[in-house]
Amino acid sequence: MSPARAQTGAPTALLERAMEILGCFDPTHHDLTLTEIAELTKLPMSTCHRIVATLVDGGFLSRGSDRKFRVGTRLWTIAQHAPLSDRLRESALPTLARLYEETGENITLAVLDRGQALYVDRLVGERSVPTISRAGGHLPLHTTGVGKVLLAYQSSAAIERYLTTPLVKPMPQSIVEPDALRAELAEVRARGYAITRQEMTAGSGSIAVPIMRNGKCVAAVGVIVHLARLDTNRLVATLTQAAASISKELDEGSR
Amino acid sequence: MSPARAQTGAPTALLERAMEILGCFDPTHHDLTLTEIAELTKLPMSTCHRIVATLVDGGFLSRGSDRKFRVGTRLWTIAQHAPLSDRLRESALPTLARLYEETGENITLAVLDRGQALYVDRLVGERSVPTISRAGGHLPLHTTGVGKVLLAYQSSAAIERYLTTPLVKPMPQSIVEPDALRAELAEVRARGYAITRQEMTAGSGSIAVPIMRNGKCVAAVGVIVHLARLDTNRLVATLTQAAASISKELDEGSR
DNA sequence: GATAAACTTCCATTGCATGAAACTTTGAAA
DNA sequence: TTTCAAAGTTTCATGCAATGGAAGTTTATC
Repeated sequence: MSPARAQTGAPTALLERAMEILGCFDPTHHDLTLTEIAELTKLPMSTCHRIVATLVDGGFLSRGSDRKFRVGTRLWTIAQHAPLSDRLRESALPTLARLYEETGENITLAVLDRGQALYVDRLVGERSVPTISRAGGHLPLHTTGVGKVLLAYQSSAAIERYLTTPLVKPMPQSIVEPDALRAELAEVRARGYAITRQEMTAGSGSIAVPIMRNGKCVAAVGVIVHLARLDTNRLVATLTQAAASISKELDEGSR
Repeated sequence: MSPARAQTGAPTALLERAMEILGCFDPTHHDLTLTEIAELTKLPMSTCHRIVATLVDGGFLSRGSDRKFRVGTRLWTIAQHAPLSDRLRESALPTLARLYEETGENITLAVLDRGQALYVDRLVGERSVPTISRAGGHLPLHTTGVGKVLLAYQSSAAIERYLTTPLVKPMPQSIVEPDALRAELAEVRARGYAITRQEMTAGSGSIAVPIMRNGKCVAAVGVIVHLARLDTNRLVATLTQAAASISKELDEGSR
């Protein structure tokens, strides 16, 4: 009998452990030592070592000259075939590039993933305001422009379900009251775009519009700007045009 | 004793099998049925089913309403923390966007990976010529602009090692003779840029320049154009400036 | 050069993965 | 609607691959 296993109570399978190890790599952990991985996963060093070695062999992880582990190119390559990259990102990128050039602002592309806004892509330059969104990162639906759009176009049942969950309030301006949020979402649907003002970051606001496909909202494009530059009419027009262009690319790509 | 296992002779470990399953998703296989996965990996259906189910549970794969499997968002999210996405892609994207807007041509960003050019990013529009490079895809070093650059800036030992491997010749114009290639690479180093003319695709050529960091070539940016539009001087100037800009972003990002 | 921390290897033990077979669901044709 | 084949799912006895404590080895630090 294995005492350690009996203690943890979780006879976690190898594969689940491997996925847990890979999951250790997040926005705050781009590189990890073996010890760090063992601590994060609470796995015995030897077990951790063996699994990590196999992942390195398979190219899912790589080890730098600093002896730290990083996500490997093999894993990255496979991920590029996810529908997210393969279809959406690829189709949207030229349009996002144009948007970025036209506005010089922070451009984001997001989809709904597990009750959060998943940022599929982000274009930032020197001119644009600093933001916390990053490609591959998740942010709440109710405090971001793209999130509001993604939520607004869900079924009312899904919206109500979201409203029953505890909603974080990162800023005083963040809207977390269910009634207020319901009204906000109705307005988003009516206007066809969402606005946020300092609901996530002080001094910044955002505008976002839906990317529709077969009558469903499959993604959202947004722009994050300094409050003083929040020229709603102009940005909405530019974004709407971009969203239409991306929809068209998506249709063409699937033919 | 397990007869089937004895026959294959390879008591492949679970984790290796799981990685093999994930590896089934490639440019030609964006979605797969369970049966297809079982065929590709030559695994028994039941075994395959169990592993795939675990991967779906972990979000590494997802199953659509068409019952086909695709790469999951979890895997994609983790991959975004690879140094490739995290540092290089993120730093380069605004510059690539500008390049794309300026030229309207096919822009590629690649790194050296396992003896091939790994395309980290690609920007294509309606105006640009069709290419076979795609983000996440691999192409040979000696038949592509970015590949020649990546190879040219390797150590001479590494170059010689590459020259001893059998070199594919996808086009009549492709350079595969070691001596000719050595000369070509020397020229690339001397000029600071690489050119290809119909070495990969008929009617297209490419120009590429290195992205240097601490005296080492860490990546290459290239542009693929119709042969008639191959205006070397102008493109080299634009690319060189872009490469310098990306180098600068890389340095700033690591501070 | 000594010491600690990080990492790697070893190996007896056993519990998890295994895969053939039986069963269920799906989708298309009659 | 019924029928059928193909695709997918579950089961379970078996034994091998995974386990993790402990003992070695390397690397970094003072």
